[in-house]
Amino acid sequence: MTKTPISASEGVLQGLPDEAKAPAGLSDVSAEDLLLLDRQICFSLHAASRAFNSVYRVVLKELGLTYPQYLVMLVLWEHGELPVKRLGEYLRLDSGTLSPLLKRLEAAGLVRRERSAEDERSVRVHLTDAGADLREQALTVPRRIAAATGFDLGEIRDLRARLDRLTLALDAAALEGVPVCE
Amino acid sequence: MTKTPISASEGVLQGLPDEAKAPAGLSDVSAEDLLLLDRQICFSLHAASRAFNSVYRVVLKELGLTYPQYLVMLVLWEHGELPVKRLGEYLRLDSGTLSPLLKRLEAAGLVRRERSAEDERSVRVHLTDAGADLREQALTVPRRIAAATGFDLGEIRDLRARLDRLTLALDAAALEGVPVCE
DNA sequence: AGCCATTCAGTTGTGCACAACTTAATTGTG
DNA sequence: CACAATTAAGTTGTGCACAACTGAATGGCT
Repeated sequence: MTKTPISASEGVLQGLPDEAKAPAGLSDVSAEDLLLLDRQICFSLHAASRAFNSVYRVVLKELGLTYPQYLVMLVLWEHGELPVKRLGEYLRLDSGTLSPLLKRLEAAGLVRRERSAEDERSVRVHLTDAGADLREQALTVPRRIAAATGFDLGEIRDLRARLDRLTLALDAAALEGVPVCE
Repeated sequence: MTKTPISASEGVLQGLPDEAKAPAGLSDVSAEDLLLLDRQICFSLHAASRAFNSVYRVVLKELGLTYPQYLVMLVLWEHGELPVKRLGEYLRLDSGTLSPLLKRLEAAGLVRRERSAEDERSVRVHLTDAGADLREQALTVPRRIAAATGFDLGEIRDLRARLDRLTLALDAAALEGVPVCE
Protein backbone atom coordinates (compact mmCIF):
# COMPACT_ATOMS: atom_id res chain seq x y z
CA MET A 1 0.00 0.00 0.00
CA THR A 2 1.32 3.41 -0.89
CA LYS A 3 0.93 6.58 1.11
CA THR A 4 -2.39 8.18 0.21
CA PRO A 5 -2.86 10.69 3.01
CA ILE A 6 -6.33 11.97 3.61
CA SER A 7 -6.40 15.70 3.82
CA ALA A 8 -5.53 17.02 7.24
CA SER A 9 -8.90 18.63 7.68
CA GLU A 10 -10.57 15.28 7.80
CA GLY A 11 -8.92 12.45 9.62
CA VAL A 12 -6.47 13.18 12.32
CA LEU A 13 -5.99 16.87 12.40
CA GLN A 14 -9.43 18.19 13.06
CA GLY A 15 -10.07 20.36 16.13
CA LEU A 16 -11.27 19.27 19.49
CA PRO A 17 -14.81 20.02 20.59
CA ASP A 18 -13.34 23.13 22.17
CA GLU A 19 -15.26 23.28 25.41
CA ALA A 20 -12.36 24.58 27.41
CA LYS A 21 -10.77 27.38 25.44
CA ALA A 22 -9.52 29.29 28.45
CA PRO A 23 -5.94 28.53 29.56
CA ALA A 24 -7.50 25.99 31.82
CA GLY A 25 -5.63 23.69 34.13
CA LEU A 26 -5.67 20.08 33.18
CA SER A 27 -7.71 19.23 36.20
CA ASP A 28 -10.75 20.95 34.70
CA VAL A 29 -10.95 18.43 31.88
CA SER A 30 -12.39 14.96 32.07
CA ALA A 31 -10.22 11.92 31.55
CA GLU A 32 -12.33 11.15 28.48
CA ASP A 33 -11.57 14.49 26.86
CA LEU A 34 -7.94 14.17 27.76
CA LEU A 35 -7.77 10.87 25.95
CA LEU A 36 -9.12 12.60 22.86
CA LEU A 37 -6.66 15.43 23.27
CA ASP A 38 -3.87 12.97 23.78
CA ARG A 39 -4.76 11.25 20.55
CA GLN A 40 -4.48 14.58 18.83
CA ILE A 41 -1.20 15.82 20.25
CA CYS A 42 0.38 12.40 19.84
CA PHE A 43 -0.69 12.28 16.25
CA SER A 44 0.43 15.80 15.56
CA LEU A 45 3.91 15.32 16.85
CA HIS A 46 4.26 11.89 15.36
CA ALA A 47 2.94 13.05 12.02
CA ALA A 48 5.05 16.19 11.96
CA SER A 49 8.16 14.22 12.72
CA ARG A 50 7.40 11.77 9.94
CA ALA A 51 6.39 14.43 7.44
CA PHE A 52 9.65 16.26 8.14
CA ASN A 53 11.57 13.08 7.83
CA SER A 54 9.93 12.27 4.56
CA VAL A 55 10.68 15.65 2.95
CA TYR A 56 14.27 15.33 4.03
CA ARG A 57 14.37 11.83 2.65
CA VAL A 58 13.58 13.14 -0.81
CA VAL A 59 16.11 15.96 -0.67
CA LEU A 60 18.82 13.85 0.91
CA LYS A 61 18.50 11.01 -1.54
CA GLU A 62 20.66 12.86 -4.03
CA LEU A 63 23.34 13.19 -1.37
CA GLY A 64 23.09 9.47 -0.68
CA LEU A 65 22.25 10.14 2.96
CA THR A 66 19.41 9.13 5.24
CA TYR A 67 18.05 11.69 7.65
CA PRO A 68 19.89 10.37 10.71
CA GLN A 69 23.07 10.10 8.65
CA TYR A 70 22.60 13.72 7.64
CA LEU A 71 22.33 14.68 11.31
CA VAL A 72 25.62 12.93 11.99
CA MET A 73 27.27 14.67 9.05
CA LEU A 74 25.98 18.05 10.24
CA VAL A 75 27.68 17.54 13.58
CA LEU A 76 30.89 16.41 11.93
CA TRP A 77 30.91 19.37 9.54
CA GLU A 78 30.56 21.65 12.52
CA HIS A 79 32.90 20.02 14.99
CA GLY A 80 35.30 18.10 12.83
CA GLU A 81 36.68 14.89 14.23
CA LEU A 82 35.21 13.68 17.48
CA PRO A 83 34.67 10.49 19.51
CA VAL A 84 31.53 8.40 19.13
CA LYS A 85 30.64 9.29 22.70
CA ARG A 86 30.44 13.03 21.97
CA LEU A 87 28.52 12.39 18.78
CA GLY A 88 26.03 10.45 20.83
CA GLU A 89 25.69 13.28 23.32
CA TYR A 90 25.05 15.86 20.63
CA LEU A 91 22.52 13.67 18.89
CA ARG A 92 21.13 11.96 21.98
CA LEU A 93 21.77 8.62 20.38
CA ASP A 94 23.43 5.65 21.97
CA SER A 95 26.08 3.38 20.53
CA GLY A 96 23.49 0.80 19.60
CA THR A 97 22.18 3.25 17.04
CA LEU A 98 25.43 4.97 16.12
CA SER A 99 27.70 1.98 15.64
CA PRO A 100 25.92 0.48 12.64
CA LEU A 101 25.08 3.93 11.25
CA LEU A 102 28.73 4.96 11.36
CA LYS A 103 29.70 1.66 9.82
CA ARG A 104 27.46 2.50 6.87
CA LEU A 105 28.88 6.00 6.58
CA GLU A 106 32.34 4.46 6.62
CA ALA A 107 31.35 1.98 3.92
CA ALA A 108 30.08 4.94 1.89
CA GLY A 109 33.54 6.50 2.21
CA LEU A 110 32.36 9.58 4.09
CA VAL A 111 33.98 8.95 7.47
CA ARG A 112 36.84 7.06 8.99
CA ARG A 113 36.91 5.53 12.49
CA GLU A 114 40.05 5.01 14.52
CA ARG A 115 40.67 3.87 18.04
CA SER A 116 42.07 6.69 20.08
CA ALA A 117 45.69 6.23 21.11
CA GLU A 118 45.30 7.82 24.56
CA ASP A 119 42.17 5.91 25.43
CA GLU A 120 41.80 2.61 23.68
CA ARG A 121 38.11 2.45 24.60
CA SER A 122 37.32 5.52 22.55
CA VAL A 123 36.80 5.59 18.79
CA ARG A 124 37.29 8.88 17.00
CA VAL A 125 35.23 9.64 13.93
CA HIS A 126 36.93 11.65 11.14
CA LEU A 127 35.58 13.09 7.94
CA THR A 128 37.22 11.78 4.80
CA ASP A 129 37.85 14.21 1.95
CA ALA A 130 34.68 12.94 0.28
CA GLY A 131 32.77 13.50 3.49
CA ALA A 132 34.10 17.04 3.85
CA ASP A 133 33.34 17.78 0.20
CA LEU A 134 29.76 16.63 0.59
CA ARG A 135 29.14 19.74 2.66
CA GLU A 136 29.11 21.82 -0.51
CA GLN A 137 26.08 19.97 -1.78
CA ALA A 138 24.46 20.00 1.65
CA LEU A 139 24.53 23.80 1.72
CA THR A 140 21.56 23.88 -0.61
CA VAL A 141 19.47 21.57 1.55
CA PRO A 142 18.17 23.83 4.33
CA ARG A 143 16.80 26.47 2.00
CA ARG A 144 14.83 23.88 0.10
CA ILE A 145 13.44 22.40 3.28
CA ALA A 146 12.57 25.80 4.65
CA ALA A 147 10.80 26.60 1.42
CA ALA A 148 8.81 23.38 1.80
CA THR A 149 7.66 24.33 5.30
CA GLY A 150 6.49 27.75 4.21
CA PHE A 151 7.60 29.04 7.62
CA ASP A 152 9.72 32.15 7.92
CA LEU A 153 12.79 32.31 10.05
CA GLY A 154 10.98 33.72 13.06
CA GLU A 155 8.40 30.99 13.06
CA ILE A 156 11.05 28.34 12.69
CA ARG A 157 12.98 29.71 15.66
CA ASP A 158 9.82 29.98 17.70
CA LEU A 159 8.77 26.43 16.98
CA ARG A 160 12.26 25.26 17.78
CA ALA A 161 12.17 27.03 21.13
CA ARG A 162 8.87 25.40 22.03
CA LEU A 163 10.08 21.98 21.02
CA ASP A 164 13.26 22.40 23.04
CA ARG A 165 11.25 23.43 26.06
CA LEU A 166 9.09 20.37 25.60
CA THR A 167 12.11 18.12 25.28
CA LEU A 168 13.70 19.59 28.38
CA ALA A 169 10.54 19.05 30.41
CA LEU A 170 10.11 15.53 29.13
CA ASP A 171 13.72 14.63 29.83
CA ALA A 172 13.45 16.01 33.33
CA ALA A 173 10.28 14.02 33.91
CA ALA A 174 11.90 10.90 32.48
CA LEU A 175 14.88 11.25 34.81
CA GLU A 176 12.95 11.54 38.03
CA GLY A 177 10.42 8.99 36.89
CA VAL A 178 7.12 9.71 35.26
CA PRO A 179 4.41 10.33 37.85
CA VAL A 180 2.84 7.01 38.66
CA CYS A 181 -0.61 8.26 39.45
CA GLU A 182 -0.85 12.07 39.77
CA MET B 1 25.94 2.55 26.20
CA THR B 2 23.01 3.98 28.06
CA LYS B 3 21.36 7.32 27.47
CA THR B 4 23.28 9.98 29.34
CA PRO B 5 21.93 13.17 27.81
CA ILE B 6 23.96 16.28 28.22
CA SER B 7 21.87 19.14 29.48
CA ALA B 8 20.06 20.95 26.74
CA SER B 9 21.86 24.19 27.45
CA GLU B 10 25.10 22.70 26.26
CA GLY B 11 25.12 20.39 23.32
CA VAL B 12 22.45 20.63 20.73
CA LEU B 13 19.93 23.06 22.03
CA GLN B 14 21.89 26.27 22.40
CA GLY B 15 20.81 29.36 20.53
CA LEU B 16 21.98 30.56 17.18
CA PRO B 17 24.29 33.52 16.93
CA ASP B 18 21.18 35.60 16.48
CA GLU B 19 22.28 38.00 13.80
CA ALA B 20 18.92 38.12 12.10
CA LYS B 21 16.33 38.57 14.79
CA ALA B 22 13.89 40.43 12.62
CA PRO B 23 11.21 38.31 10.89
CA ALA B 24 13.64 38.13 8.04
CA GLY B 25 13.10 36.27 4.82
CA LEU B 26 15.30 33.28 4.31
CA SER B 27 17.06 34.97 1.46
CA ASP B 28 18.77 37.35 3.88
CA VAL B 29 20.67 34.53 5.52
CA SER B 30 23.79 32.85 4.19
CA ALA B 31 23.78 29.21 3.20
CA GLU B 32 26.31 28.63 5.98
CA ASP B 33 24.03 30.03 8.66
CA LEU B 34 21.12 28.10 7.26
CA LEU B 35 23.05 24.88 7.62
CA LEU B 36 23.57 25.72 11.28
CA LEU B 37 19.92 26.58 11.68
CA ASP B 38 18.95 23.41 9.92
CA ARG B 39 21.04 21.38 12.31
CA GLN B 40 19.16 23.01 15.14
CA ILE B 41 15.61 22.64 13.91
CA CYS B 42 16.26 19.08 12.76
CA PHE B 43 17.66 18.20 16.12
CA SER B 44 14.86 19.91 17.97
CA LEU B 45 12.10 18.10 16.17
CA HIS B 46 13.92 14.79 16.14
CA ALA B 47 14.78 15.11 19.82
CA ALA B 48 11.28 16.21 20.82
CA SER B 49 9.76 13.32 18.99
CA ARG B 50 12.09 10.86 20.64
CA ALA B 51 11.74 12.42 24.10
CA PHE B 52 7.97 12.23 23.77
CA ASN B 53 8.20 8.69 22.56
CA SER B 54 10.43 7.74 25.43
CA VAL B 55 8.12 9.17 28.13
CA TYR B 56 5.21 7.36 26.57
CA ARG B 57 7.25 4.20 26.45
CA VAL B 58 7.62 4.26 30.22
CA VAL B 59 3.95 4.97 30.87
CA LEU B 60 2.70 2.52 28.28
CA LYS B 61 4.86 -0.32 29.46
CA GLU B 62 2.37 -1.15 32.19
CA LEU B 63 -0.36 -1.38 29.54
CA GLY B 64 1.84 -3.67 27.51
CA LEU B 65 1.69 -1.30 24.54
CA THR B 66 4.30 0.43 22.44
CA TYR B 67 3.68 4.00 21.41
CA PRO B 68 2.52 3.17 17.86
CA GLN B 69 0.32 0.41 19.23
CA TYR B 70 -1.18 2.95 21.64
CA LEU B 71 -1.96 5.21 18.68
CA VAL B 72 -3.77 2.35 16.98
CA MET B 73 -5.73 1.57 20.11
CA LEU B 74 -6.69 5.24 20.52
CA VAL B 75 -8.23 5.19 17.06
CA LEU B 76 -10.02 1.94 17.74
CA TRP B 77 -11.39 3.16 21.08
CA GLU B 78 -12.74 6.19 19.29
CA HIS B 79 -14.06 4.63 16.12
CA GLY B 80 -14.69 1.05 17.04
CA GLU B 81 -14.21 -1.56 14.36
CA LEU B 82 -12.74 -0.34 11.08
CA PRO B 83 -10.78 -1.60 8.07
CA VAL B 84 -6.98 -1.51 7.97
CA LYS B 85 -7.22 1.01 5.17
CA ARG B 86 -9.03 3.59 7.33
CA LEU B 87 -6.70 2.97 10.22
CA GLY B 88 -3.82 3.73 7.91
CA GLU B 89 -5.44 6.94 6.77
CA TYR B 90 -6.03 8.17 10.30
CA LEU B 91 -2.51 7.31 11.34
CA ARG B 92 -0.81 8.03 8.04
CA LEU B 93 0.74 4.61 8.13
CA ASP B 94 0.83 2.11 5.30
CA SER B 95 0.12 -1.59 5.41
CA GLY B 96 3.80 -2.39 5.57
CA THR B 97 3.82 -0.85 9.03
CA LEU B 98 0.32 -1.78 10.14
CA SER B 99 0.17 -5.42 9.14
CA PRO B 100 2.85 -6.68 11.50
CA LEU B 101 1.79 -4.23 14.21
CA LEU B 102 -1.79 -5.49 14.07
CA LYS B 103 -0.54 -9.02 14.08
CA ARG B 104 1.21 -8.30 17.36
CA LEU B 105 -1.90 -6.64 18.82
CA GLU B 106 -3.86 -9.69 17.78
CA ALA B 107 -1.32 -12.00 19.37
CA ALA B 108 -1.68 -9.90 22.54
CA GLY B 109 -5.42 -10.57 22.42
CA LEU B 110 -6.41 -6.92 22.06
CA VAL B 111 -7.83 -6.98 18.54
CA ARG B 112 -9.31 -9.40 16.06
CA ARG B 113 -8.94 -9.19 12.29
CA GLU B 114 -11.47 -10.55 9.83
CA ARG B 115 -11.77 -10.39 6.10
CA SER B 116 -14.75 -8.31 5.17
CA ALA B 117 -17.58 -10.31 3.61
CA GLU B 118 -18.62 -7.59 1.14
CA ASP B 119 -15.11 -6.88 -0.03
CA GLU B 120 -12.70 -9.74 0.32
CA ARG B 121 -9.74 -7.42 -0.16
CA SER B 122 -10.53 -5.54 3.02
CA VAL B 123 -9.67 -6.66 6.55
CA ARG B 124 -11.70 -5.22 9.40
CA VAL B 125 -10.05 -4.69 12.77
CA HIS B 126 -12.21 -5.23 15.86
CA LEU B 127 -11.51 -4.67 19.52
CA THR B 128 -11.71 -7.76 21.68
CA ASP B 129 -13.22 -7.43 25.14
CA ALA B 130 -9.72 -7.24 26.57
CA GLY B 131 -8.88 -4.52 24.07
CA ALA B 132 -11.97 -2.53 24.97
CA ASP B 133 -11.30 -2.97 28.69
CA LEU B 134 -7.77 -1.66 28.33
CA ARG B 135 -9.26 1.77 27.71
CA GLU B 136 -10.00 2.09 31.43
CA GLN B 137 -6.32 1.93 32.25
CA ALA B 138 -5.46 4.18 29.33
CA LEU B 139 -7.64 6.96 30.71
CA THR B 140 -4.95 7.77 33.26
CA VAL B 141 -2.22 8.08 30.63
CA PRO B 142 -2.77 11.55 29.14
CA ARG B 143 -2.84 13.33 32.46
CA ARG B 144 0.45 11.80 33.43
CA ILE B 145 2.03 12.71 30.12
CA ALA B 146 0.68 16.23 30.30
CA ALA B 147 2.10 16.56 33.77
CA ALA B 148 5.45 15.47 32.43
CA THR B 149 5.45 18.15 29.76
CA GLY B 150 4.63 20.88 32.20
CA PHE B 151 2.58 22.53 29.46
CA ASP B 152 -0.90 23.77 30.13
CA LEU B 153 -3.81 22.99 27.87
CA GLY B 154 -3.48 26.19 25.89
CA GLU B 155 0.16 25.64 25.15
CA ILE B 156 -0.48 22.08 24.11
CA ARG B 157 -3.20 23.16 21.71
CA ASP B 158 -1.03 25.91 20.34
CA LEU B 159 1.90 23.62 19.75
CA ARG B 160 -0.39 21.12 18.12
CA ALA B 161 -1.75 23.77 15.77
CA ARG B 162 1.76 24.75 14.71
CA LEU B 163 2.80 21.18 14.16
CA ASP B 164 -0.29 20.49 12.10
CA ARG B 165 0.40 23.54 9.97
CA LEU B 166 3.94 22.33 9.48
CA THR B 167 2.76 18.87 8.52
CA LEU B 168 0.25 20.27 6.07
CA ALA B 169 2.88 22.41 4.39
CA LEU B 170 5.36 19.57 4.26
CA ASP B 171 2.82 17.17 2.83
CA ALA B 172 1.83 19.69 0.19
CA ALA B 173 5.47 20.22 -0.72
CA ALA B 174 6.06 16.49 -0.84
CA LEU B 175 3.14 15.98 -3.17
CA GLU B 176 4.16 18.54 -5.74
CA GLY B 177 7.78 17.66 -5.39
CA VAL B 178 10.30 19.41 -3.22
CA PRO B 179 11.85 22.38 -4.99
CA VAL B 180 14.90 21.20 -6.84
CA CYS B 181 16.94 24.33 -6.58
CA GLU B 182 14.95 27.37 -5.39
C1' DA C 1 -18.23 -11.64 -21.26
C1' DG C 2 -13.31 -10.38 -21.34
C1' DC C 3 -9.68 -7.63 -20.01
C1' DC C 4 -7.19 -4.04 -17.74
C1' DA C 5 -6.38 -0.82 -14.15
C1' DT C 6 -7.04 -0.11 -9.46
C1' DT C 7 -7.39 -1.27 -4.66
C1' DC C 8 -6.30 -3.69 -0.39
C1' DA C 9 -3.50 -6.33 2.47
C1' DG C 10 0.56 -8.54 3.09
C1' DT C 11 5.74 -9.64 2.40
C1' DT C 12 10.60 -8.51 1.92
C1' DG C 13 14.53 -5.81 2.70
C1' DT C 14 16.87 -1.70 4.66
C1' DG C 15 17.64 1.45 8.17
C1' DC C 16 16.72 3.65 12.70
C1' DA C 17 15.68 3.53 18.02
C1' DC C 18 16.36 1.40 22.04
C1' DA C 19 16.89 -2.10 25.80
C1' DA C 20 19.86 -5.49 27.48
C1' DC C 21 23.96 -7.45 27.21
C1' DT C 22 29.20 -8.28 26.19
C1' DT C 23 34.03 -7.06 25.96
C1' DA C 24 37.86 -4.40 26.72
C1' DA C 25 40.13 -0.42 28.72
C1' DT C 26 40.43 2.72 32.42
C1' DT C 27 39.78 4.69 37.02
C1' DG C 28 39.23 4.66 41.88
C1' DT C 29 39.90 2.66 46.37
C1' DG C 30 41.54 -0.11 49.92
C1' DC D 1 49.49 -3.43 43.65
C1' DA D 2 44.94 -5.73 43.37
C1' DC D 3 40.41 -5.59 42.39
C1' DA D 4 35.87 -3.69 42.03
C1' DA D 5 33.33 -0.10 39.66
C1' DT D 6 32.93 2.58 35.77
C1' DT D 7 33.22 3.81 30.94
C1' DA D 8 33.35 3.24 25.69
C1' DA D 9 32.00 0.79 21.91
C1' DG D 10 29.88 -2.90 19.94
C1' DT D 11 26.31 -6.87 19.52
C1' DT D 12 21.76 -8.91 19.71
C1' DG D 13 16.93 -8.83 19.53
C1' DT D 14 12.47 -6.36 19.06
C1' DG D 15 9.64 -3.10 16.98
C1' DC D 16 8.61 0.79 13.84
C1' DA D 17 8.85 3.36 9.08
C1' DC D 18 8.98 2.98 4.48
C1' DA D 19 10.00 1.56 -0.38
C1' DA D 20 9.21 -1.90 -3.58
C1' DC D 21 6.96 -5.69 -4.60
C1' DT D 22 3.28 -9.71 -4.75
C1' DG D 23 -1.25 -11.61 -5.05
C1' DA D 24 -5.95 -11.57 -4.74
C1' DA D 25 -10.35 -9.12 -5.31
C1' DT D 26 -12.89 -5.57 -7.41
C1' DG D 27 -14.64 -2.22 -10.77
C1' DG D 28 -14.81 -0.09 -15.11
C1' DC D 29 -14.85 -0.28 -20.02
C1' DT D 30 -15.39 -1.91 -24.41
